[in-house]
Amino acid sequence: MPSSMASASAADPSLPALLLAWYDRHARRLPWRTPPGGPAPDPYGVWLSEVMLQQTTVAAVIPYYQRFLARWPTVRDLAAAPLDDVLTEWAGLGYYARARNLHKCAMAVTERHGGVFPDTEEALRDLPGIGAYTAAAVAAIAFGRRATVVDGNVERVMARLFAVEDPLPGSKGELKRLADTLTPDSRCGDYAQAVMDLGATVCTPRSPSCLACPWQAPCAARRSGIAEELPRKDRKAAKPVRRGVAFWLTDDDGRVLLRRRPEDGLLGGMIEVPSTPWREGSPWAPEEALEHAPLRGLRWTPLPGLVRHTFTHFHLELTLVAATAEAAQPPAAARWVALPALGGEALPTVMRKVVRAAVAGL
DNA sequence: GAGCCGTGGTG
DNA sequence: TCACCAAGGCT
Repeated sequence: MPSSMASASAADPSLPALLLAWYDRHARRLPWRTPPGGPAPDPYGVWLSEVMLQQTTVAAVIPYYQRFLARWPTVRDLAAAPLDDVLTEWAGLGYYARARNLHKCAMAVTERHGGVFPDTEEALRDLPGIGAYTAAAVAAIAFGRRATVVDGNVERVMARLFAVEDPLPGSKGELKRLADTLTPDSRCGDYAQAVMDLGATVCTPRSPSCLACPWQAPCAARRSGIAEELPRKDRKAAKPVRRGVAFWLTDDDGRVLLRRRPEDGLLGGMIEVPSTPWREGSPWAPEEALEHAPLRGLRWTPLPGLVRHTFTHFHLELTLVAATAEAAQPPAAARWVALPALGGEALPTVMRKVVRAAVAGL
């Protein structure tokens, strides 16, 4: 077979060069990046952005990244902050265990490493919230280490370039090995970002722009006409619906009752409007729901509307009931909060929807 | 290994 | 409307 027709070979040294040349022309300018070929960016900013970018889009991350960096310019500043402040600043970004681990990691870097991020994959991997992907990304981007970065983009690009037809997640190991064979020894940070940029902007999940791809010639899936079908994936289970009743309780001064969720699990450590448990199956009968009310002996009235929200593995439907308590002490683990102060609370998006629905319904 | 863990955009 | 998807990590 003529070399010009050869499909991707793991040993082909021209593949990284082709990609880097493309990246030199097409790299997106992002707040946590330095230009291609330039000095490496600050490890703190790289780490912060990579944690925020876990399963999260660039567009969603940018404003959060800017606010975090302005409020806590160094890892020491972040380590010294109260966890509550970090959770409040993170509210709306999702996957709140990331925020708790971010704070833990900042404290570990400050206390165990003197405020300086370790510069090897292995040492980074030992820090909270840093897994295989993030350790490789920080090592390559911030420290120029040769490290094979494998995220969803890289898996898709490798599956197509080498026409791997075995479905994910079973093919993860194979895709990682293929990615590793391509990883160059120089310009490690640029290369890592280049593969991910390629996946994000050219080798997209649907309607990939193969004509704009620096790897179009060697791409085995494109040649077979199956690029858009790869990577294959096993079907995911359908999401069940869970239902609950939220209690909008205000006092004489119009303040609303809020409480903190348990530290672990769904929305761990975040602030919420009290509610019944969220259960799958039958809707809550009124008298049944009131057994879970935060205060007894109140006259609850239904509010119009239904709050819908989708989590990773279930849909949620919340109805609202409202009551007023006269000069009541807040129940244990709960407190009264004035409505104008809600912006400063660690309210996840689903709870901001509850607030909006309650205010609109009263 | 597989389930859990948010949110917003997209087709 | 709805399933899929995004620079994953933890248990």
